[in-house]
Amino acid sequence: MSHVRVRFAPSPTGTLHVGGARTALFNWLYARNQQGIFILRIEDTDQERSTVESHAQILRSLRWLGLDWDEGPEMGGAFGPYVQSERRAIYAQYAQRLLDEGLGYHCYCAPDELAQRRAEAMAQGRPPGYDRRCRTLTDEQRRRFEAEGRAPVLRARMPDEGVTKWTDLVHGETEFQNTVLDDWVALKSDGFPTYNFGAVVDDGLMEISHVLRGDDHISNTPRQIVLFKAFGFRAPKFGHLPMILGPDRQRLSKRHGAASAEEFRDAGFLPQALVNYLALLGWSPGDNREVFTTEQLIKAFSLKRLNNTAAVFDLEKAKHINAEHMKLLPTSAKVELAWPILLARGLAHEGDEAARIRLGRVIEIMGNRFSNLGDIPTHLACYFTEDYSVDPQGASVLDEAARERVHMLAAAYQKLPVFTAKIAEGVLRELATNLQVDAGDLIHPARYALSGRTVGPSLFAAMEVLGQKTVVARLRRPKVS
RNA sequence: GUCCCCAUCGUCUAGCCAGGCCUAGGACACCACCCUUUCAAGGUGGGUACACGGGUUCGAAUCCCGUUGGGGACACCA
Repeated sequence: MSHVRVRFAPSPTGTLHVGGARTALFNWLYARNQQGIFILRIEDTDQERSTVESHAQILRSLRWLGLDWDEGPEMGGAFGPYVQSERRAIYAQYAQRLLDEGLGYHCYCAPDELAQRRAEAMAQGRPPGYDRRCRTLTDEQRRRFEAEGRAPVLRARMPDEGVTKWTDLVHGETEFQNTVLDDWVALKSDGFPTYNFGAVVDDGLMEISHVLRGDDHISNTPRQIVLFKAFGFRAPKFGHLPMILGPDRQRLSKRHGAASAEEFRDAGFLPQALVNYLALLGWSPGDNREVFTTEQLIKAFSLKRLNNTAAVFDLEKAKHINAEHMKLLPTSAKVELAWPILLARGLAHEGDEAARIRLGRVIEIMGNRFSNLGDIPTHLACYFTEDYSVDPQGASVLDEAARERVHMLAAAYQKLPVFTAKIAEGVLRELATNLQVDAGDLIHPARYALSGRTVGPSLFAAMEVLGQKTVVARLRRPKVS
C-alpha cells in the first residue's frame, strides 16, 4: 500500500492553463504510477476573483484530459471538504493556535501604508518585506486601531535567524535565510486564509506526501515549512517544476495563442496528445521515446527524471504529437470523433446512416492526412454538401487548358454504365494518352474541381465515394470560390 | 533593489549526480533526394548546440568558482 497522497490545488479564477494542466498531470501521473491518491482541492479564498464558472470549467478540463481524482469536489473523501471556502472554521481554529502560541499576531497596517513603506524600502535597497511594525503593539495602540475601525489581518511570525532548508525533488538542497522571510499574512481581514496559510493547513490535514508545483512557488516553500513545523505536521516533500514559457521566453499566456486546455480541445487536439506533449515538458523517459499513450506514461513516469530547466511551449511539436496520436486511432475511433463535428457543422443529421457510412469511407481513404480534428470540416465538407469551401491558393491548377481537359473527362465519365475507382482511373489515363498529356495534368485539375483542394485522398477513391453524378456535375462546373 | 532558480542544436531534450564509451544521441521545424497521380504519410541524407572566463584533473558537456544572460518571488493573488 502506497502512502503517496498528492494534490492539484487550482484557484477558480480562470481557465485551466497549460502550466496548471502540466502540474495536475505530473501529480496525477505520480499518483497513478505509485498507486497513490490524487486529490483535487479548490482554492477559492479570493472572494473577488473566484467564480463558479471557472470552478466548473477546471473540472471539465481535467476530465477532458482524463485526469480523474480520488478525493475532491463532486467526489468527496475522508479529508473533506475539498473546497477551501467551506473550510473556514478549520482555518479559524489554526489561526487561534498561531495566536495562542505566539506564532502569529494581529496587524493593523493599511494596504496603502504597506505599499508606501514597501516602495521606500526598495528604493533604499532594503528587503521589501513587511517591517514587522505590529509585532510589538501595546494594548493601548491596539485599542486605538480598533477604535479607528481598522480590521486586522493575522500575520504568521517568521524566525529572526537561522535557515530553513529542504531537499527539493527537482532542485536538490535548497535553503533560505530566515531573515528574508517576512511576517506574512495568514488570515485576511475578511477572515479568509491566504494561499500560504490555507495550503499548509490543508496539506497537513489531508496528509499530503508530495507537493509538485511550479517553480514560481519556491519562495513560498520556506514560509510554509516554518508553519508545517509549528503545527506539528509532517511536511510533505516538495518538488518545483520548471516554468513553461512562450516563444519569447516570457511566461506562457493568452498572448501567445492557445494557453488553456479548453482552447486546445476547441482547436481539435486529442486529449491524450496534449497529455503526451505536456508530459515531455519538464520530464523525459530517458530513452528516445516520445509518443506515449497515457497508460504508457503512467508506467514510465518517475520523479527522478524530472528536469529543472524552463521550457518553451512549441506549438509545432505539440501538433506533431497530436498527428502521431491521430495515426494511432483506428478508423472507427476517428468516425466517432468526426461525427459530432459533422453534426455541429450541419454537414449531416442525427440518424443519417448513409452519411455515417460515407464518413467511414472518406476517413478510410483520407489515411493519415488528418493531423488534427479541426481539419475535418475543411477537408470533408465536399463529400457531404455542395456548400464546401474552395482553397483559393490552389486555383492555378485549374487554368483554361486544364478546364477544357476536365470537361472532356466529364463527358467521358457521363457515358459510363458502371462507375468505380478502377474504371474512373482507366478512363482518365486513356484520355491523358489520347490528349498526349501526363496523367497528372488531368488528375490535379480534377481533384481541385471535385474538392476545391489540392490535397486529398487518392483521386479515384474519392471519385468512387462522390459517385458518378456528382463527379460529372462538378467537373463540368467547378466551383471557383 | 533584495532573495531564489536556471544555462547542451532555433525549440523540446538525452548525456551531468557516480569525469574518459561524446569527433555530443533523439525529436520538432528546415533543406535535399527517394517513393508517389497531388498533398500528407513513409524512407534516406544534411546543416545547426555543450553561454563565457578561470580552476581541479592525465582527462571536463559532466566537478568547483566567477562573469554574462534568462526566468521567478518580493500583495489582505494564488
